[in-house]
Amino acid sequence: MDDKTVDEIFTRALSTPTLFTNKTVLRPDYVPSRLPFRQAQVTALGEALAPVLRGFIPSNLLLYGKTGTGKTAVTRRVLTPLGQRTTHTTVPVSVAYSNTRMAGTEYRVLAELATALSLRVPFTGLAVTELFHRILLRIAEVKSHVIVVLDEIDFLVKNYGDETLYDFTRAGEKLSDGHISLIGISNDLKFKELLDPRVLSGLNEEEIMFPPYTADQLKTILTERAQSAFLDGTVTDAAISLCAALAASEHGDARRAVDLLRVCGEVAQREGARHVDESHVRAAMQRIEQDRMVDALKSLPLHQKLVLVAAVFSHSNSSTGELYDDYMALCRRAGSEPLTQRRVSALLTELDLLGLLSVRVVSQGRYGRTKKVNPLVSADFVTEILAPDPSVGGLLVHWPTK
DNA sequence: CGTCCACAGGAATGACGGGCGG
DNA sequence: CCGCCCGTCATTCCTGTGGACG
Repeated sequence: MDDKTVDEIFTRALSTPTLFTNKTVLRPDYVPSRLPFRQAQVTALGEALAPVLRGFIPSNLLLYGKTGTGKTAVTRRVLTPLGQRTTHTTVPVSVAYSNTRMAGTEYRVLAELATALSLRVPFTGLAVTELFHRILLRIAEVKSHVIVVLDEIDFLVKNYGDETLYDFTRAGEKLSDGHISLIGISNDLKFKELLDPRVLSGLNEEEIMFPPYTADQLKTILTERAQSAFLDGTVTDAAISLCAALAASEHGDARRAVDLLRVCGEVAQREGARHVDESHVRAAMQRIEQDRMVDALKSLPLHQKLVLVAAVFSHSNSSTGELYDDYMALCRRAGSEPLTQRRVSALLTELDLLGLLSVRVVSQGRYGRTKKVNPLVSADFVTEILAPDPSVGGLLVHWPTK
């Protein structure tokens, strides 16, 4: 690519009319300087952690609320300035954050925490307990007060139990130098029931609730964001109201609301529209949903794709047994060894969780108990997305539509 | 009212590729 | 290089079960 082409690209980018003035404020990780309707939580968290600046030990905390209710934003908002002040404190304070669901496994959670403490650890290869031990050694070595933030902590407990959590709450006693404070962030309100009482009492010294945003509150939030993100007056009030209403109907999730606002702006811009209105919001809803499906579909392992293909081409309400037969036929054509029915049953459940299939368990009395499966995506859609896939694309060319 | 279908879904176990420390 | 541990995906074996049929 020569300089002229690059120049043209930039010129075009500059000359294309834009609706946006500052798109970064619509990014999911953007934390605004003011968090509307969360002042109480900011204050509570700030006051709970303030003692650490004077060398005292703050309580462990649990933050509760559904997704998109501002838990992570409030935590960032409070911890970032805290981290900046700690150079003047008597005891060094550091913050180690991990989103346990993003991390995926217990090991990777600990690895992230270690990295946050400038401790280099291998990607894999160590025992979890060994990794934990190294983190404690590190903390003792730097004599630091570490605030460990475990985001989506319910994920960790559901999949790996509360042992690590227990170790964390106990760690303070083992350490002669340094200390650990825990901040647990949970999306699940029933999370406490999963915990061993000993762990709960250690972790839940103080708790902060995050109620869902109402439609009105979301509207205020979106209006504020729209003012800094878009050119004045480009987003209609009706569009913002609709974004707010749609997000409010799905648990008052601000992240989704802002996401929706960003995408509908993009839709409008691509259309060359001068204003963002309700039609763009509806189009954005569909686009977000479709993108999610495409991503989910593409990243499926081979056999899960085959199971999905069997399901979307089969008649409605097909049972596990029927689908298993279809699936085995597909495997034969693909020249691939079929998995067991047990495994296929589990794959069906996973596809349900991904929103690609609807699976419900029904009992037909004398005729047994099975899953009834209905596709949530069309056969054409699946064909289109998977056609370029070398492993299954060929199977879709002349698949008989029954 | 018991039987029995056609599976559900938990638990244990293992194969595999990757990566460590010694 | 070995022995160990990891996560992931799978198998095998198993017990459990809602409700139509007889």
